Amino acid sequence: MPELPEVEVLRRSLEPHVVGRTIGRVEVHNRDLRERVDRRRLAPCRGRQILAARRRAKYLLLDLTGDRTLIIHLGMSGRLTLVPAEAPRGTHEHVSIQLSSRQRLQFRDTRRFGLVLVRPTTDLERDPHFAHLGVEPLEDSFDGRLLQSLAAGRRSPVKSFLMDGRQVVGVGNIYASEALHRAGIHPRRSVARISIDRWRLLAQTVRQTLLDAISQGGTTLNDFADGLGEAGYFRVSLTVYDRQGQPCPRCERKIRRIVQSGRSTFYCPGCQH
DNA sequence: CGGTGGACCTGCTGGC
DNA sequence: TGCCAGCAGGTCCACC
Repeated sequence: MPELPEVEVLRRSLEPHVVGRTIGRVEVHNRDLRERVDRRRLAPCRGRQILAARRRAKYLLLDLTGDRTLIIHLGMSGRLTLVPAEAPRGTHEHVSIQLSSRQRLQFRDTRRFGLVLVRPTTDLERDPHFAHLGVEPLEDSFDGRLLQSLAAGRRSPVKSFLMDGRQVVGVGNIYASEALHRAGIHPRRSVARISIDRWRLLAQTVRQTLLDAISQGGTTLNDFADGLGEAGYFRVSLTVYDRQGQPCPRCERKIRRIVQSGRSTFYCPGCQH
């Protein structure tokens, strides 16, 4: 579910409620996430204060005192929600983090593709989860020239390139299709055959699509919600994703669904080339 | 080296 | 109603 916009919306919604709070008891009800949850690293988070709520790629980072960062990744179906401390355990609530505000952060994840980790803050960039991450689309350095240089010597379809976290982070299956539609670029086009003008346009549309989604609270297809349980409403702004057979708002041709690398891609055959 | 396909999980939907 | 196939927002790894 959550791509960059959803994680950023989550981060912004939690920030005013968690920064400055102190972590209390941490309970792990089910360790079997994408990686085994390490109780020995989580338990000592108790008593540490939350200094900042940051985001890197699709990871939410809670920096704690004592050079520790609590790292949360939502995978496909993860949710992180602030609830009253005494609220009953939610379904698939695998990790519960009590806060000094008499609230608790509940990590729920039906499919268990998510992650909950603790690492030294000073070491994050060297951790294998972060060491090979690509460029952040919302950073100033993200532009057409940079995309072109990252793609140099490659021939992969542009959609796969956008979704390759070693090149560009945060763009997942929804926003890759949406940004390519806005840019008028066919998802199967090889990155070797994209002009600098089109790279510039693509950098712009990727960034703007993500910003638009953030400003509308993200995309809720089934279960995404921010840290306070609010759904996002960018779904109504999706122009191609999950809309096969419906007319393209720009040229009226029917939206198509194809499969690339095992994932659905949606595009308009009339205005994407 | 680079790209694709399968694996990891649970739950929902649609067709028969 | 029941059953089964197919699909789902992410990431990693084996294999060609």
